[in-house]
Amino acid sequence: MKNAAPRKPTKDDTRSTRDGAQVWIEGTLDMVANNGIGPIKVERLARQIGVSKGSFYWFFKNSDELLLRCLEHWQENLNGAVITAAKSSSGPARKRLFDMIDLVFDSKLGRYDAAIRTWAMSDSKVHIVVTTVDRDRLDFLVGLFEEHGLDHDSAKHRAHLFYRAFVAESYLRAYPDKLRKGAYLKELLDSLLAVQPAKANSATYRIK
Amino acid sequence: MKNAAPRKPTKDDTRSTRDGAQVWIEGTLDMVANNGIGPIKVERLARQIGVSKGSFYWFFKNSDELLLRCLEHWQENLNGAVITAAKSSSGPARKRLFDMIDLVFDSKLGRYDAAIRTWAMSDSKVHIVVTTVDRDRLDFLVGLFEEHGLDHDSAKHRAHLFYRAFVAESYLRAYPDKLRKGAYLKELLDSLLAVQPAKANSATYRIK
DNA sequence: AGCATTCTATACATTAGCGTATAGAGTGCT
DNA sequence: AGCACTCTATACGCTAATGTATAGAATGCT
Repeated sequence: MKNAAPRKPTKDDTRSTRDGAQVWIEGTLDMVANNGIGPIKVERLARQIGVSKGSFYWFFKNSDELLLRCLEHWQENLNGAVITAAKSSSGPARKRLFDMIDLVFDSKLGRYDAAIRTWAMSDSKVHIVVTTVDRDRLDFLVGLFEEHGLDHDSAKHRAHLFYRAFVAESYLRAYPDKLRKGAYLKELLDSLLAVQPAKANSATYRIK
Repeated sequence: MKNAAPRKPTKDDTRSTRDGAQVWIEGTLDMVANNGIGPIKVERLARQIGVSKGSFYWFFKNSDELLLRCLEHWQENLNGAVITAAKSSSGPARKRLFDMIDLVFDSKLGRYDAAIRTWAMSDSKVHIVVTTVDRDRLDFLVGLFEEHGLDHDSAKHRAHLFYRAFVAESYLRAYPDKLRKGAYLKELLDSLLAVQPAKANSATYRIK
């Protein structure tokens, strides 16, 4: 009775596969990346996307539902895509980490991150999802650091430190020479990967 | 003709010196710390503060002006206070850094930071101020790291790394064992201060 | 006391935004 | 063709919020 069969694409349909809800979700994330969660209003979005409000209330109960769908999309498709790509890539751990940084900075993922973290500060449902995503990413990073040759504890501490630097990247633009996106993170990464804890003063980077 | 003489306190005046505008600014920052910039609405605030809307439009042209005044207050009084306190404190650099962390976590400064950084993402005026504040803080941190005995380059890179970890602190709660506020930062700080670059493998922490 | 100044409270007009109702266009099916 | 289903556009009522106007309380000055 509801959502039985999606519309078949017709001649004027250039972006065929994306159904209506997806257009709203991507349009919203687009706006979110530029303006944050705050000014997300149904009518405003409708104007921006170029479709009417009636469409919105067909797909979503209200704007809360839209935002939750955006959150899912961010978690499953955008964030998931990066980890999937990194997992399926080959080569040494260092190269895969570098590729991952490129991927994140080429996509809009970082900008979404910032907006969603902001949103998480006032909504515990979102907070839980963000925490999960952070954990997934950290686990993955720790794995790569270990694969590079670090023992578990070192890998964990360094991944943690690296991830914090990454998170701060979205918010800090104090040094604009970082226009070359991710350059600082790459340098940091090399520094974190370079130091082998088996050496003499192994306390180095033992942050815990 | 305008703002000539402030009202003298009377018997029912418990919080004497703060004038009306200041009440609004502090009330707003209070709300900002809990709910972010988004839901700041004049009438909502009036209810919260317990004063009427008419008062608001006496002191401020509109809510934009209120927010800008809050930004100034944050920059000059709150942020400035921490730096001033740290500058005027005595003892070795390490102790002063630790005291500073305590101060930041005891005050609401960190929470304001997060809200204002969010705001900065959609307003270039705010962005400029935040950038300035970041620069001031970094300069100050670099100074303390140098005072601790690090050469300028090392101090700069470590301060930068530390500051990123600090900024991320507001957004990352992936590991909830950090309830003891600032604990991670203190450990990190010790690790960053401990390693002397004059030693053999001086490449350590040479992030640049 | 009388007047000016500072600030507060309230009433009002206006607009933005939410959610609903409904008409109807486009498509698939038989 | 006729019907069902999916989706869009528009009109409507309602609430919340903005900003203005204005009356008036509290205080300072002379």
